[in-house]
Amino acid sequence: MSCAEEYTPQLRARGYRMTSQRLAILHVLHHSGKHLTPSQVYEKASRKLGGLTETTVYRTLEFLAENGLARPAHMGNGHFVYEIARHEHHHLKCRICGDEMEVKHALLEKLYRKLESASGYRLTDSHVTFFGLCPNCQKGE
Amino acid sequence: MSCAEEYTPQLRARGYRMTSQRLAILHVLHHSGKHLTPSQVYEKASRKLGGLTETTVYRTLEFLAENGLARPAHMGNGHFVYEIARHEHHHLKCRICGDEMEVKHALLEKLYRKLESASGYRLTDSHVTFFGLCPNCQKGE
DNA sequence: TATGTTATTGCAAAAAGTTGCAATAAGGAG
DNA sequence: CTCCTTATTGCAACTTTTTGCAATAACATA
Ligand SMILES: [Mn+2]
Ligand SMILES: [Mn+2]
Ligand SMILES: [Zn+2]
Ligand SMILES: [Zn+2]
Repeated sequence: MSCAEEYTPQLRARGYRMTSQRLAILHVLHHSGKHLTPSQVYEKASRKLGGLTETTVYRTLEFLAENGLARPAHMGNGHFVYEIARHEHHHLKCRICGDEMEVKHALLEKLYRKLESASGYRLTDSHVTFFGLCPNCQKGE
Repeated sequence: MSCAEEYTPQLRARGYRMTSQRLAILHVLHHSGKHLTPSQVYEKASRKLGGLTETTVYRTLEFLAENGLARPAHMGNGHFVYEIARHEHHHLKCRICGDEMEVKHALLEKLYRKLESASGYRLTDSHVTFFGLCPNCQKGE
């Protein structure tokens, strides 16, 4: 299934329009699969779609995140990165070497239930980054 | 105990100097107790210490965070806020009304142990924000 | 297919955050 | 108290991100 076929209905269902800009950006996120910064997205997407502006990239990434097609994350430097929304997961990141690994959401299920019953909140988002020292970097401590 | 008496030794112990700028910023964080944006810190601190620059505020907040005297957090808009480092805690934030509440770190202890044994990482930081819907906003869904 | 509505974009200007470097001042040594 | 070393600051230039608004284009309707 093409990106257009996959994502257009999702936007329409929510009353939004598919545009060449949104499609180009979704395409980049979809096929990279990794966390990308807005300027990385701009870089790649504007190769396919000349005339695309950074303003639009910022706005579109935020829009896609709000509507569940992309997920934002903080990896520790104070800037957002984005990835296409697929399976729920979280991250562990090493403060020293920067190594990153994924954590299945299942590991956090219990915590989510506990937080919900302790607070009355219903937790919606998942894509948390926890910081620490990777096995390698612990040795040199 | 004054801010100077409390924080100067902590910096000295790590080989750093106490300065009027650092003291003014620590004073603001200490007495506000809340999460503050860099520009809120600048606003308040420069009232006490004319000539303070925003550059220095940014650099100092990052410095204090690296050295454990302040804690950075993301509250959902992609920008850092900072608070004085006291007890370990996390946050729950409502996506709709913006309401925020604290969560004791004790509630996350089990998860931290689980993540550590599953990954080999040693988790160091704590000050995570989880997002969801507060009890009030769940009604209007 | 042509038309109207309005969501979305690009542009220009502003705001927020970062960086390199020379001047300043904290604090250890004499 | 004075001098010396160098961590720290302020300044200016730069990069990144946000915002208001007029022009554009998606797409529903006829
Ligand atoms: Mn991820
Ligand atoms: Mn906090
Ligand atoms: Zn590491
Ligand atoms: Zn709420």
